[in-house]
Amino acid sequence: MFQKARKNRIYQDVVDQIEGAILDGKLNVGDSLPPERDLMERFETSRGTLREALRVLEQKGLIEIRLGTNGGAVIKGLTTEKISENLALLIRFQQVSLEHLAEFREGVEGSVVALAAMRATPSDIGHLRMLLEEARKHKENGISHQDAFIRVDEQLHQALARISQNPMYTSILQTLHENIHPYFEKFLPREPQVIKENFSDLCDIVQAVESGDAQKAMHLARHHVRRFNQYMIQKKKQQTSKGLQR
Amino acid sequence: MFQKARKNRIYQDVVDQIEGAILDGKLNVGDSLPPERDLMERFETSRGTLREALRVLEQKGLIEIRLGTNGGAVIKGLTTEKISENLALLIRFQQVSLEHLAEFREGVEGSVVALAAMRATPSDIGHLRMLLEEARKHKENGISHQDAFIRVDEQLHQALARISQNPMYTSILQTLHENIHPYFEKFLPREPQVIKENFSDLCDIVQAVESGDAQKAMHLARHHVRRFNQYMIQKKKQQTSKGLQR
DNA sequence: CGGTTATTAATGGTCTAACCATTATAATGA
DNA sequence: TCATTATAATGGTTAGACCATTAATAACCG
Repeated sequence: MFQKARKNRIYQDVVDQIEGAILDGKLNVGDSLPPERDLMERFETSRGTLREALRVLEQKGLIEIRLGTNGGAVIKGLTTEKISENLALLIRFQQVSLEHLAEFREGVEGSVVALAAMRATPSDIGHLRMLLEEARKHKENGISHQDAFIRVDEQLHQALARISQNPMYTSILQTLHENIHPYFEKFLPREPQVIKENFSDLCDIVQAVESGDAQKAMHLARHHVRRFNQYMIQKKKQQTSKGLQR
Repeated sequence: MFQKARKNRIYQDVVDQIEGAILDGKLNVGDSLPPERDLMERFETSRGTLREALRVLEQKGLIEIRLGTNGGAVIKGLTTEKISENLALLIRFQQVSLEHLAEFREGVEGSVVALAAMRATPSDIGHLRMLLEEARKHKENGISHQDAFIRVDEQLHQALARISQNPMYTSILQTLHENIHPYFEKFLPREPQVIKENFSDLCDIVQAVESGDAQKAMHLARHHVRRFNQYMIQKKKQQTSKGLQR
């Protein structure tokens, strides 16, 4: 494996070769790359150049580097981590707004729930009902448990994504949640009414999923997400107009 | 600006400082960073370490590096480019199947077109009609222009995404197209009937967008994408059963 | 013998100092 | 004036050394 590096920018060639080996399954998650001093020789390059390549691979989320004896680069399973990081940067750079995220989420959750309605097994429904029960407890414990309630809410949405059986939806939804979450804490009104409505929505959605009514489930999910978002967008505007932004 | 670098991994500190300066607006898009040999001194580090930091920033999409006199690191406006790249990597890594991509696309295109129907300006509609006209020409030139037709088809879908005014949709859709495209070439039946149906679908969708009927547009788009996908999945199965896979 | 501590060696992190490759600008000359 | 060539600025690469962290091993001692 690994041939002499050519190309204008050598480190790019090294990146491409290692990335290719990972994507082709020649290197598997958990495998260690040889030590830098070995890789130098295989790629016929210098250590500095090789290390630039490793930095790029690390930043792509493909490897993780450990120190000390038995350390070195280890192949990492790709996750949504880096996508989330990039999205977070875009948000900070104000290229993507809460409104954009919210609108996108509305569509995604709608599609997810429609698929879930078509594919949920009795065991899936059981899991959803269990999460609902947990949410109900937090709801009844009042406003102090709003955070806990929201965590369960997110779990429920992600459970629905898993039920959709489509890895694109699970990945995208996870990224979305990770990036919308900070807004929850900033902009979600801390009122019992919000939790109650939310809980009621979730019950309806699970009910529709159980009955296999994809159209209805999608409709409910979209409206649920939209209402939730509108609360946040409204509060955001209030705070901004009061000069409390940032 | 820029202080001595500390921390366990110095290059990480350099990355953080420069990233922070960009996000805080101390460095603006188009600004040049000082040459590597200057940065070395400011951060009190070596060139190798500094260059590792620059590689990371480049991979994050924050800077772009140019060669030669007046070259160097230039602050880049963040775009959805890196999200697309990382998503593409994730798709390849997780070996997301045509079926999964197709199903996901169905949902996304549906949502996109619904938004487009709500937001299209007369000028947008004009652009869409122009693309339709181009597609019509390729259709009438017969099966030999299928590739050209498909290119216009993709342009039309991406134009719709732009009309949706949501960068999440434009970037996700672009990534989807890039990753589904190879399947078009392998699995799309080369029959005039397919082009005709496709063209007819596009006309209907643009019509619905023009009339502002989001529900209808979404419905049409989903069915359009689904039919298209089913052609491919069907052909894929045929080829696989004949042992022509890969 | 067993457990604790010190030693060693493997490996990534950093530094220095040089040279190569590319490119914009300036100098040159027909 | 315009094309050509030289120059210098700047990133790309190399080589070799030393430092820092860590796991494995050896040494020690009760």
